[in-house]
Amino acid sequence: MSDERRLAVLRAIVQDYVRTSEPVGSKSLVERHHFGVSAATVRNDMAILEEEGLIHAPHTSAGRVPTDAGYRLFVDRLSAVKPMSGAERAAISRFLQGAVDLDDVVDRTVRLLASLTHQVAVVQYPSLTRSSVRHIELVPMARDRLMVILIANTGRIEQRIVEARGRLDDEAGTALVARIRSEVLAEAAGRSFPEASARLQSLPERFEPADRDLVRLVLRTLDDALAEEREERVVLAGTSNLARFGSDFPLTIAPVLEALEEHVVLLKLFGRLRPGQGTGVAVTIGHEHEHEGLAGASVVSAAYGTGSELVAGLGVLGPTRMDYPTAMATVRAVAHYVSELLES
Amino acid sequence: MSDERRLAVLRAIVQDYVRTSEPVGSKSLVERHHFGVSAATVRNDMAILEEEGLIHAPHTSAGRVPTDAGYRLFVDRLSAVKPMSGAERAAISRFLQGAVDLDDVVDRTVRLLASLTHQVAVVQYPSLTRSSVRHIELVPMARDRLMVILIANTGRIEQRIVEARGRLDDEAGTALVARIRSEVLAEAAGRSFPEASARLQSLPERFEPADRDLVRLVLRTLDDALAEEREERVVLAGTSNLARFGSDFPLTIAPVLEALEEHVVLLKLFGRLRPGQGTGVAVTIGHEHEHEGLAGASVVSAAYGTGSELVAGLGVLGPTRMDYPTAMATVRAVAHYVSELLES
DNA sequence: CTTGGCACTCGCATCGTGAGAGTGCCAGCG
DNA sequence: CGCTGGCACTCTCACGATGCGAGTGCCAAG
Repeated sequence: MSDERRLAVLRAIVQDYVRTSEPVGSKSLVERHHFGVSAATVRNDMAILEEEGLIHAPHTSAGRVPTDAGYRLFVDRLSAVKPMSGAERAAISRFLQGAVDLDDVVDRTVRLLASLTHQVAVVQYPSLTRSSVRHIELVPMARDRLMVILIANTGRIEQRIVEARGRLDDEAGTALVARIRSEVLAEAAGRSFPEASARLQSLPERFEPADRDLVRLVLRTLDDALAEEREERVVLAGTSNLARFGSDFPLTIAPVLEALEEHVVLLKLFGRLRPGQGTGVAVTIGHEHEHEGLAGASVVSAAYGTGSELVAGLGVLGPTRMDYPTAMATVRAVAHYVSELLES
Repeated sequence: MSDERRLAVLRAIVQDYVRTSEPVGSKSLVERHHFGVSAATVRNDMAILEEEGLIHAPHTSAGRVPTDAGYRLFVDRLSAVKPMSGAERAAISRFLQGAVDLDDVVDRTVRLLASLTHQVAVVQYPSLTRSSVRHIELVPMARDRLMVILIANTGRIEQRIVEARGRLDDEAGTALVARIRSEVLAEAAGRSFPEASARLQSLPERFEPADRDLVRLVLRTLDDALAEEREERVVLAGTSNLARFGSDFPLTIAPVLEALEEHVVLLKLFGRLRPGQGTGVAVTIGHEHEHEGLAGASVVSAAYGTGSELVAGLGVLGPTRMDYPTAMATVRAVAHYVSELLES
């Protein structure tokens, strides 16, 4: 009834399978690890693990492979997040420091994750709803066009063009634009986007009826940008790692690539992230994914962002047969350093 | 000595091979196409085509497959660009019309290309050097920080943050920023980026020596943004189509995915595009690519942009065994409609 | 509960075979 | 001089049989 040893066996199976990518049998298991027992005993344990649905034999005469449930147990209870060396941490930090703007930060982050983990890396652009307004600018473009630029505290920029009814390039138009700009800024600057949007609801009333249309148009763009959150941008890197695994993936890689192209699928993954839950790193394994194409894949993800607010997600995707401890450590460290960088 | 018939045979080989993806032999060739001659004659022609390096037999007893040179000849002289139906053209135009901003235009374009051709689609963001300055905005952010925003006539936005020596939030600082803004705008607005950069060289001299540092910093960001052109952004879609082809690709798809990740490689492809050269569509085939990973791939590309200036490239990438006439027609049509859209 | 032993089961790699597709060449014909 | 039909030859691929080895499950003994 040695529960403890059975779990140790499971851990060993996961580790060996991750290393070799071949089903692991009782014999090689006792050779590599020093349980105090013989192969036959381990076989008995393996039979029980199989009954519990934690491992599975591809065929009668092959070794065992962890099931999704087995990986789950491993991740939750059997693995310690591998600490990273100081050199690694320093390298991460240094590489990210070189970034010049937000695009560059995201770009460097995603490449870094991909090259450190040798998996597919995914980074979500900082979300607008969860960040705050740093600045709003109105730029007249033609006699009846106005460009509205939103700048978030994360450095993210969103722009829209609105068409006005009346002229904007005469004196009255210029003055109107200037007034809208200053009043909008007074209400919105420094506040979160949803909050700013709420406070601006009553703004049109402060203007002359004839001018309210334009004010509403400007506000509308702000709400539009917010509503388009569902089209949140996501950046990928390391997709060639999928192919590198070759037939490592249970099925072909086509469905995985398809899933990666549907950014909505990825955003859902990040949507559930909650700060500080345990290690702050979330793992979804195989069939736990809603999307069928990801049935053979696992995702290790974490939230990152400015200060105490977590504004977006990042992570890596690989086969369920993945080095979870290392991936989790890397994702956590990268999320940490990106967050640190964004503070400044 | 019937040169003409030999070329017709080559054309038929390319067409059949594209359809079936299997080496084509003399027998099936005369069955499907009505040459006026027998299989034996075609065999003689094929022997000559092979001597000329246009086709190649995988093994002795297999059919023939076009070589890169064979495809090249086919593309240059044997294929007419397939006209698109009015319905198709209308669908393309309608789909693109729905875009709300530049990001959306690029996004829609790349998805459209991928779904129409069932290949990997690549779209380059409009280039700064070849577009012109619509607006430049300076936004004070903290007591000594200034955000510089460049807006191109294509709608593209670039932003940088500069750190000033002196204070910007007092009266003198605000006035200085306002003056820099208006003088820069006066010189740069409406001009091409390189031209604007040149004209602004002498701007610092017009300011007090103490203020020149800040002016130079602002100008520097403009040059920096220009210099970073090498990091030009590129967007992909349809990578799962690579896998869909399965083993269609001569080698595995890993090197292709790697090449796609190195955006520099893709930008080089677009760098050579010249407007109005023939159909305006360029094709690179197999080993013509500099990058080895693309040895089994072909790229069909075209330039697009505002008005008479061509500011960026787009295209599709697939196996050398690709339906060139259709791909060329689609790329040309999409480039046309995107350009039209960007005008407005 | 553990252990060593033993019979059993399969998957996989290897090998050999046969069929089929395609070619190259040749001699004859217009 | 080019085209045609015929024929022998080559080579790949698919199919099936075989043997090996890894690994298991079970059992009886410690």
